[in-house]
Amino acid sequence: MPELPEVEVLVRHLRPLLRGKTIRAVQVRRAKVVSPNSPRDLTRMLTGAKFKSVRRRGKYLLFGLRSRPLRMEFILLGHLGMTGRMYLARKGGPLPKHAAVVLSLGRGDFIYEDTRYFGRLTLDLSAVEKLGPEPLTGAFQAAAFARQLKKSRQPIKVKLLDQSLVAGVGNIYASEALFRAGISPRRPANRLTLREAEKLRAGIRLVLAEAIRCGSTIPLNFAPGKTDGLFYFGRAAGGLDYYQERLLVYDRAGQPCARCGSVIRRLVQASRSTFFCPRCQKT
DNA sequence: CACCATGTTCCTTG
DNA sequence: CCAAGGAACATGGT
Repeated sequence: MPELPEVEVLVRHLRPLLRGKTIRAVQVRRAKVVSPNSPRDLTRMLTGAKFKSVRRRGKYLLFGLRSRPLRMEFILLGHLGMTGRMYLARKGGPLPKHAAVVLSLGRGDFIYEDTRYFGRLTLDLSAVEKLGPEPLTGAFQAAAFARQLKKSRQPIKVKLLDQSLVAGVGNIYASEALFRAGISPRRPANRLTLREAEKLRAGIRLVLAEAIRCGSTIPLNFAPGKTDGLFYFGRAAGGLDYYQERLLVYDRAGQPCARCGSVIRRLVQASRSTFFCPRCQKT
């Protein structure tokens, strides 16, 4: 479920549920997701700790905790990878097949499940230090953005996935932002004009903010086998159309462009799908 | 069997 | 040293 908007919606959902809760027990069922920590070290650190805050940086979740005996503040870092979910469930309920970590809280269990185990729940914060500016704050400035783009000949779509350029844009919203800005995904990053960099910055902020607004109105349902409403991907069964209809180009190859009616095309860049309108987006 | 999938990191090559 | 490209990670859906 994870690009910046989905993580933001999740953070807002979890914040009031976790604040003040104490971790009674820790169960690491898949060691890989806590690396480079060991399950033992993580368990020792978390057991007895209390949640003080839940925040987001890029696609990462930052759980602020205070350890029991020593009152030491520290941060637990979460990332959902491609298929991760985090939620509270009834205590002792049936665990999902791919439960990676379970934190027992007084009243319920905090569950991190991840089908592909690409995500993380760890004390290692090094990944966050490499992130670029938060796109929805004043830290994301057009001048610096344009300057960074000048240094790369990569196609702009590929460059947008670089988390050190700007944090939180993923494969779906990269295509969406370029469509809003009217710029071809193939354009070399260093060939954007300052004006275009400004339009792209605005496009990024627009698609991310819209998605958060949209996602915030959806009641989340983490029951086993259910969609949580944050899963925008998948023309699969069920009514996730709410998200899908906000996506103007992603996964719409062969369909008419909402703005001009041309056929939306798909191409592969850096072995990932890109979707765009050949008429609205200038090469 | 084939290909596709919301992400990041590591390795190789130039 | 850097930029860029590709494979790897792991599982499931169509």
